[in-house]
Amino acid sequence: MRYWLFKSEPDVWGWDQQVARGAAGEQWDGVRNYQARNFMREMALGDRGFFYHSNKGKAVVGMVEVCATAHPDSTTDDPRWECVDIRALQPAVREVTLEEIKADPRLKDMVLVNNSRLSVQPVSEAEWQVICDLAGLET
DNA sequence: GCCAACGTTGGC
DNA sequence: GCCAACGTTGGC
Repeated sequence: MRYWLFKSEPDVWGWDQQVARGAAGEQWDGVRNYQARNFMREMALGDRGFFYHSNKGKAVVGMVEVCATAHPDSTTDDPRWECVDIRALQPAVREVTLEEIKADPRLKDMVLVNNSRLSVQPVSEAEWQVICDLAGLET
């Protein structure tokens, strides 16, 4: 299994909305960046990810699971863009802020820290464990 | 609200 | 194929 991080502005699509979609999940649409799309193409059913609030909050707020592999993004006719579906699994008991992540030497290589603009990004297993611990998420 | 960083576009 | 111009993202 691989681990990922999905970034969204809470004003546009927030954790509460994701939770409201329940087990059916929701397509992670609107990505118009090749790197992010390519990561989504690599995702497998059951891969786990963090749900991160950018701009407001700037924190990991929950855990999600990939529940559909890459398919065309229904919000555009442009065939270049694809997306996966994700569903909420658990809310963070404690939100893990960007500030904390930046301050933790174990997380210094995270894409979130080094390429903050990438909206879909891989997370290493070690990083996954550290953040799950900090957030009170069960792995 | 500002601005730096980055990705994309399009003229040449 | 290069690169300047432009638009967008996201932290501060």
